[in-house]
Amino acid sequence: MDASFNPVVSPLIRKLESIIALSDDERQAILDLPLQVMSLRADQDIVREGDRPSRSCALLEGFACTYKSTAEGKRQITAFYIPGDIPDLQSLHLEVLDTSLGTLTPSKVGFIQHEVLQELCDRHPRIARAFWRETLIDASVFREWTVNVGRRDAYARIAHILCELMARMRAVGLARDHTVQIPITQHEFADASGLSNVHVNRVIQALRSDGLIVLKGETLQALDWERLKEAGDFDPTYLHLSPKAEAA
Amino acid sequence: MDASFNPVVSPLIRKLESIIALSDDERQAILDLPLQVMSLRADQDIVREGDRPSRSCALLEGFACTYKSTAEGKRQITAFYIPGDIPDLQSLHLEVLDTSLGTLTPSKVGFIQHEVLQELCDRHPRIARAFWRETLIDASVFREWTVNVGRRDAYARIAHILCELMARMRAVGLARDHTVQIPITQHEFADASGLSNVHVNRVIQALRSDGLIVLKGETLQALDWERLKEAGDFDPTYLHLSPKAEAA
DNA sequence: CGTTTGGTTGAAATGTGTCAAACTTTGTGG
DNA sequence: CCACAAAGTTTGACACATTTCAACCAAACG
Repeated sequence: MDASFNPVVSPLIRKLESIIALSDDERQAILDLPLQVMSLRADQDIVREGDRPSRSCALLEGFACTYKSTAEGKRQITAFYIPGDIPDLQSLHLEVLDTSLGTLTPSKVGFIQHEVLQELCDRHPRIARAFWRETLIDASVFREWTVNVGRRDAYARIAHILCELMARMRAVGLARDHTVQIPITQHEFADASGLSNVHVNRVIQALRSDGLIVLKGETLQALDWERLKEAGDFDPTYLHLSPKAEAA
Repeated sequence: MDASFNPVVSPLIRKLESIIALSDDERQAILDLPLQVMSLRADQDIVREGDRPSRSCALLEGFACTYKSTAEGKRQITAFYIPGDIPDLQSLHLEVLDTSLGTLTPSKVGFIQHEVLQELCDRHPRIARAFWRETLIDASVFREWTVNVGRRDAYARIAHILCELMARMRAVGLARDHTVQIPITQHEFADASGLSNVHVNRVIQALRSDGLIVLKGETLQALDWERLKEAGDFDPTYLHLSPKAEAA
């Protein structure tokens, strides 16, 4: 039941258990995965657009994001990743990476060879389904982000992003009450929301003076979760959290 | 070899064969799928956000799109679908739909029960992988759309969308040269690009007067494919087309 | 303690939205 | 086959949300 004897993969176990109940057998298969663990500094690329990786990685500690850059040199972050996530599982079935993946903070990632993952999937169909499901949830999040960036004004966009981070952190037990540590700069919020960093700053001040949030340093607190959700037009359905994770 | 004896599923076969080479066995399994075919008018919902469908569908004829609406009533289209696509394969592993799926034109869709699909996947691991891969490509397209809507100006946004449609239609043999039939209104392009219909109209006129496209009625012609790609900052990598499909 | 990084402010510029009306094409029933 | 309705496209004037630029401030860091 307790994965603490292998602290390295425990975020991954915790994440998978929030998706499906693992049998002892399955849990052991995860624990036995040959993982190449690597520590990375902040703002380092893990893999880059155009790469043809032979392995995927699990984010064990720290924060990361996928992003793409336009010809004009503007950057769009397309997703944030938190401990337990497998940000580039897609490369298991897509030869060429269409996006870059980089750290936001000092991080620890565990690399797993594709053959190993493939064999795990062949041997444990339920784990395969859980992985597939994971990638489907990623896709759902991308859809929501398109809506966010395409059809919400700046105020709602930022509120929505904050809501998503809060909900996901809570779902994996990385928050107490409605307070979380989010080491994301305003510049990065800008790249995630399709706004300028200056405007993000003004919006955050508005959210503060409206009494919705406290955001100082890395600490984000939702002072009024219900109103914040409303401001961000946030409905957590698209995160496909398990009922217990959602209630957390 | 020839799927023409069952014309109904042939777009699906063609699409799958553009992903993996099907064995006779596998092709037959697809042909044998119990498909409930249904004809739909334009602008009809196939499934809606919040539904818990027990089946997925293949788009056999016509055009469709996934979309979500904000609390303010604004609509964002998150993807276009063309014949052969399986727009809601996600519902196989996600209980609640987080997006709506509707037709753009009169269409014919084939519904397949989830249990049947699941059994197909269990029996034919390569088909399962092809399906998974399909959903990963969908995810890749959503990422690109987020970039498009978040970080490109109106001119590039529209050019990019036109490029994607052109490339995908060519990949499944629905174009000759650089001319395709695209029954999508400017209002729909607006909802796909996060712009107003008025502005879409002005941008399309600019693309026309710059000699990049002819767009009249449902006919889109790329007069200068290379310049159109450049205008749209379009790199087809994210579509993960097979080499032969890409050359088509 | 200086340097870097991230946050804040103000003024001016601009891309895109809104509104309202006219025009054009497509579809349909008489 | 015409007449009309409906749907889609085009136009102009104006409003405004957001960007850009440039400077300054605050906090973190070696």
